[in-house]
Amino acid sequence: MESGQTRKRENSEQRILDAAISLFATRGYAATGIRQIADKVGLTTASLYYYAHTKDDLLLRIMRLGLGELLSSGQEAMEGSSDPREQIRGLLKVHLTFAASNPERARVIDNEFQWLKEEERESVIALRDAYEQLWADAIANGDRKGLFEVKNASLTRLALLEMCNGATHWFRPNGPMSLEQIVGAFEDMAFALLRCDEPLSGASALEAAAQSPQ
Amino acid sequence: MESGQTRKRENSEQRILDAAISLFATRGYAATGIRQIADKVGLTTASLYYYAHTKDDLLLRIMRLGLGELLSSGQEAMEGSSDPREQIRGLLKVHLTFAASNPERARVIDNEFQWLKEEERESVIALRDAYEQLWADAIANGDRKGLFEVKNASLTRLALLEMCNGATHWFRPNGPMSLEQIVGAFEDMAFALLRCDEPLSGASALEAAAQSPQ
DNA sequence: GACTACCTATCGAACGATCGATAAGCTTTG
DNA sequence: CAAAGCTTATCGATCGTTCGATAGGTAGTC
Repeated sequence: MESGQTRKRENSEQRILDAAISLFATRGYAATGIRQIADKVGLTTASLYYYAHTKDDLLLRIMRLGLGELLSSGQEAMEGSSDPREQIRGLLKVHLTFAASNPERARVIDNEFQWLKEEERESVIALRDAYEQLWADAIANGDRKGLFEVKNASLTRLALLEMCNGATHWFRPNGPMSLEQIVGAFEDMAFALLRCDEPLSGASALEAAAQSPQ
Repeated sequence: MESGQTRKRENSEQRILDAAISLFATRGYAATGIRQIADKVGLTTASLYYYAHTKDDLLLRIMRLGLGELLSSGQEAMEGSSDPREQIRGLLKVHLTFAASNPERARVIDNEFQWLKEEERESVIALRDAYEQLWADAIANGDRKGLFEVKNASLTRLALLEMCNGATHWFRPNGPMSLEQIVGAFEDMAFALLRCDEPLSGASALEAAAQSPQ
């Protein structure tokens, strides 16, 4: 039963990645020791190296896997409709779902890529740029069609993304706002920022009860 | 000549703070060694300890000084007018000027306060909260007077601040956008986010030529 | 002016602790 | 038995911090 053998390895690898994500998110990559990661999964550092190549490689895999997910989800959302308003709504949902379902991972991906080696970092940044390009495309589409009114497209894209990433700082799975409420509230803010008066026919942001985050 | 003696000390202290800011901003507090700080100012680590108490204290002073400046500038801006639109414009100018005049310092203040000891951190967070309260007040004022239309005040405040802080990531003093252009562009986005149709009588955001950041 | 006393600024050297990583060998599992 | 999984013990490097020492200047006393 080959899958029985590999399952244990894969399981350990995943547990190590999860521990690394949690520690990298709360203490930062540089300040996280491999002994802490090993402790968290109940191994010695030597055993940890049986699964992981280097500390650096752990970070690289976290980044690549996460950004890969985000990018392909984003591409799906873009292909789901040619209406820029739907595209923005799709991207918002993808991004916020990603950020809210695992805020720690999102924070690592957002903040720690300076520690990758030059070569690795370039490939990771290429993934991030590809993802941001989706947003740029959606904004440009809406602007061209007259649905949005954007004075500075680059700045608006950055503002939108930064706004969404803010959620990783305060969102807690058991907080007062559900994911749906958050997505609704962000749709409202995003379309305001894009000066879009008719967000969309039916599914417009239902009044997400004004509620404090956290 | 007493001032001649103290001037040298103050000068060295400032040079050490500047070096620490630069290194903390680019490598993070945890990953910055005091030997690097000492090298940057041309001292040995032993000499550095003649001026600085601990590495931790360096960070604390950077935070307290910076947030103190930001808070008092913000309070001035709030007292400058009772019109919420002017208040928002004032806060935007203060915040962006602060972020743009020394992006490294702004980044340290924003990202590194997790390394302060419990007691220190609380006092620093109190400063930050007092500053954020200014924004909350301005937004609430505008909403009450019917000048803004805000569905979720807390979320809007966070989005605005996160948006502005984004500038610390890409702003370069010699980049293509001047500070005035950036302030103008952000005023435009902020009032869009606040759904404010009449930003203000005369001084409305003059068309900040659509221009990519960085 | 000479002598004593003190202060400022700096240094080389070293402290114990911890860092990421490895080698060699034991134990469990199929 | 062989492979997979894991441990003990250790490596050299670096961490923040402290030590004792000293050169040079300032101030006060005779």
